[in-house]
Amino acid sequence: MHVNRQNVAGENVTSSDHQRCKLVKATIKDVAREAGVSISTVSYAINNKDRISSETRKHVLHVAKRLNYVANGNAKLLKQKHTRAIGIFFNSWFGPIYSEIARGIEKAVHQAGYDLVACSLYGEENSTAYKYLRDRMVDGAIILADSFDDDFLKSTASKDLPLVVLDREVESPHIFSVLIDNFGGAFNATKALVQSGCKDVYFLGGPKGSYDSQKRLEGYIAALGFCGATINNNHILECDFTEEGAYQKMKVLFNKGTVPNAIFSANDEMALGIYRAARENNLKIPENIKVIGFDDIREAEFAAPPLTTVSHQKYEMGINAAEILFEAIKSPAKDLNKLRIQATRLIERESV
Amino acid sequence: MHVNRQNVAGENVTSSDHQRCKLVKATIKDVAREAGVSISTVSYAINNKDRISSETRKHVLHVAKRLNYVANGNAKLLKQKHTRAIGIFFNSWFGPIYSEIARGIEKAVHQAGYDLVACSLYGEENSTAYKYLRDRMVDGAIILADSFDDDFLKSTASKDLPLVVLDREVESPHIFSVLIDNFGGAFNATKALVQSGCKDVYFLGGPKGSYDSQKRLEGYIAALGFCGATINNNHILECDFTEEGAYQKMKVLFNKGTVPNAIFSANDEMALGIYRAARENNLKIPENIKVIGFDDIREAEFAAPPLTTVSHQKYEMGINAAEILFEAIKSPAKDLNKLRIQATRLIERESV
DNA sequence: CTGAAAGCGCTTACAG
DNA sequence: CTGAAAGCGCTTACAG
Repeated sequence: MHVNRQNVAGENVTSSDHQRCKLVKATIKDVAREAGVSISTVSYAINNKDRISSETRKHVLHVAKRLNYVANGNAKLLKQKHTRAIGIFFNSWFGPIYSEIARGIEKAVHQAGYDLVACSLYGEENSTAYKYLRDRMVDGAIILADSFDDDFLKSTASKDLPLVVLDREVESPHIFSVLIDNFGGAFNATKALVQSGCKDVYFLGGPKGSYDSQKRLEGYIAALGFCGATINNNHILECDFTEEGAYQKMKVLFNKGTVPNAIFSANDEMALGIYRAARENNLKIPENIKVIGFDDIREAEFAAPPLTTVSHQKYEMGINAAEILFEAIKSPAKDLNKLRIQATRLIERESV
Repeated sequence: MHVNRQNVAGENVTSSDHQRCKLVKATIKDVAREAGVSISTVSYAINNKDRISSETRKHVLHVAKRLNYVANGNAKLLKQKHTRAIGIFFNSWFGPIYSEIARGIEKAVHQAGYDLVACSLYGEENSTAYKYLRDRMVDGAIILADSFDDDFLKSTASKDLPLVVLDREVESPHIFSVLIDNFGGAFNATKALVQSGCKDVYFLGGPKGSYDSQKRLEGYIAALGFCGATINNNHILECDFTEEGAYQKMKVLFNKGTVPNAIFSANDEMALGIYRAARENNLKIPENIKVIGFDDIREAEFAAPPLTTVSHQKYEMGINAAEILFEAIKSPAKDLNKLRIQATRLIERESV
């Protein structure tokens, strides 16, 4: 493709500036030529350096505006090394929890004058998220995806690219964690169930590898112990954090004739699956089964009956994650707190 | 910050390769020096050009791997002009509808070998989305945000940067639309309400400027006309597409003693607000009020009673949007269809 | 098959 | 206060 650079300079052209600029982008050179100054001067003017007279600046800015000039980001980055962008990487396009966290992150990132770009892990090794991390397209990243393995994270994190993970702890000098108080939340939920008069509280967990699920299980066990209830391994069910999975699991259980008095579900999604299975078997909540979830997603409030659940501050979690990231970016040498915990709160609704 | 480039070359250094590479990124120069070839050769090897012997390639690739070399994306882009990235720009961090659309887009974008980066409009003129569009950081974009005004879109769209909008039509050679069949969906919903025996069907709309809401209103009016029902302007309520807004609106209505027999709500969110207001006033759905929503969000299914609603194929909409974008990218000259419509389907549940 | 060199669009010491 | 020039890390005609 051959481009006639003359056009940009504004010579021998009859169409309007606006039209010309759609043909080909004006560069710093074009502005310099048109304004009759050097490219350094244009650069100084654009970037508001105080080395040039305000008259020159005004003139240059005026010409730049007329030519509809905007700096080429890539060229800038090539020199400046940092991108002033933060990545947020995830594997599901924002379930109910993530979007709240993202809002918090966005707020803090924008306030710091950085850009926030979100990429998913779809495609795994070939995903945009992987690429952005490998190619250092961001100055830091917040990760909500367990499909990044710890080793990859460890090998890419550096003082120029600190990382914050939101779903586990990873031992590395430039990786930080902000986590939910899974243990405490699960403890309180289970305790509430026992104290409501149920002795055989079930636990419906997430997939085996899940850090969150593991911690919630520990809280459950601790609460049973605390209350003097016996721990029965048959009451501990492994599932997959999805509504459908929980539905299937419960259906099987009900069909065997087993109806738990109470279930602590390791997330709300699965609690919804319990609801569905119960409805189909004409089991009433909370009369026949009491259930408590975890996360306090929107559906929890609108479910019938409204779901009692463990709530955590997702927005604040996002803010927190971004803040710790910027501290790490700004003072890489400083020995920062590697781990922050978000408190939880039991929201009592009508399912227990 | 002073960086010792010697380290990268691997001279006079005792620590492992792995460690070195964390200190400073290897460049094409480092690989060339280490491999004893020119940088052109390295470039050819990395990019799999068939101008060099396979032996040389193998050797270079081996060295590159050892130095943990990855090409600098910015430098690459500076030469190549195109980014092989598609932007997806929105103003809310993915409500229930958006995430499905995003999944579709992602699938198609990844399949085309492009990257997908998501940015929000938070911060308006200073937002990342604006910047990415202005600075041509993407080869094309899909837009779900009405906060971009048409003029801005028209002035940035070009044959090198086609745009797809998902929530309106805009008259411009390089802007495409994929839209929901709002009219048809609303028509069917309203008709169902009338045919269930209600003569005074209310319409709860979105904000005045909303394209979607306007079209749904037109479908509502057409259906009433079609069924021979009279159109009463008092039955047309303006709201804001949020649960809370609808809740407030209905509360006021109920307090005045007005209880519509049937309401067609221009989205499901607002239908949920109607549910809440009804619950508080001991009004039963569908016995006292029949309601139909639009969108078929997840909550619709789990609401009590499950909400009848107009469903549209969000995932397919995403696929569609991406496909039309790539057609425009690949053959900018071709006179493509500017507009595609997604069909809708009435999902009958228990709220009517 | 390989390499020297120009150039992408910027920034930033350095010199005047 | 301003400009000429080097350089960021690549790609790609061009020459050999």
